[in-house]
Amino acid sequence: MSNENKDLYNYQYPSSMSLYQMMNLPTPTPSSYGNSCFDPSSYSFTDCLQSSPGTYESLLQKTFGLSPSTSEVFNSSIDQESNHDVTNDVIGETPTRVSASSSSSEADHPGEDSSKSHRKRELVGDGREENQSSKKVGKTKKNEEKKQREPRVSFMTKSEVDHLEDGYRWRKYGQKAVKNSPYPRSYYRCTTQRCNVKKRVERSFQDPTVVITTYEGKHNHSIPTNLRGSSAAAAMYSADFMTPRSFTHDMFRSSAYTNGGAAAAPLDYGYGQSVNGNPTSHQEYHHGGEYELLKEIFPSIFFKQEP
DNA sequence: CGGGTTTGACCAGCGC
DNA sequence: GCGCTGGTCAAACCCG
Repeated sequence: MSNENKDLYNYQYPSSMSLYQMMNLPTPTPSSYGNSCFDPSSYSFTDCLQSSPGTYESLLQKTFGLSPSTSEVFNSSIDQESNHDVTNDVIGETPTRVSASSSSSEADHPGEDSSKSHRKRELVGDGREENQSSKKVGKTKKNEEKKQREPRVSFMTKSEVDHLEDGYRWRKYGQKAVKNSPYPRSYYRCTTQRCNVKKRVERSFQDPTVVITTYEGKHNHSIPTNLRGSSAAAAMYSADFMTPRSFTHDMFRSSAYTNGGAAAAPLDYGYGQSVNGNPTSHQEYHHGGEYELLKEIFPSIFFKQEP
């Protein structure tokens, strides 16, 4: 398990560096968010789910004309550089940490599931695995890849459903109990051939109504048009509140690093629910790289699908 | 029957 | 070296 994940799930945060420093953002004061929503000392948001005036929710409403409802996306972040720990975003006492390392190997070999395919290659010649222990070969190869992680985007969504429909087809390949959490984590892979995007879905034990979704990798294809969720996906992307205007570069620039409104919105809209955000920094954060990354991970956001 | 899910086992990495 | 934990595999099972 990586340090990154430990940071995420053990709720331990670096003391030498503030969240805002890591994010290259101005350090806010608690009062800037109202209702003591954010505690800079512990990087925790306490009452953000019941968002209050002056919170990110109101910002969303003001900026994007979004209104809150039952399901609320309230955080997302991107792991900018996963070779070392990046950010720990804590919301509602539920941290979200995201890693987004650009994977050179993935860039060089798009559509190849680095972890899985390499593991497969270690199987015996006839294509079948010799035995379970034989699968552990190739440690060197794994080490080589280790530093080159897929870009990751994670966000938290307030939803009753664990697996949110995002327009893509996913196949569940595993489920694990998570330490310190009564809720299991599910592992999904994009079922599209040669697409190696994975995502993890887990429920926050601090707030069971919150689903933490982490995407890893970039889709090398468009949203399937012949899946059951496609209509919903198409609808959600073409919904009134999801007009291109409301999902612009500016939106990502202003939110990609500091909250999850943008990245998480599509999932939320998929359930006909609106967006709510946590108050983080309202400062615009420009980072072309993340925008491009988000664009690749969520192409449908940027290329609105017509029904 | 094909595709998805469940589930137990294995593996890798990390900290002590 | 050992134990812990996250991540993955794959057989068995389920379902339309």
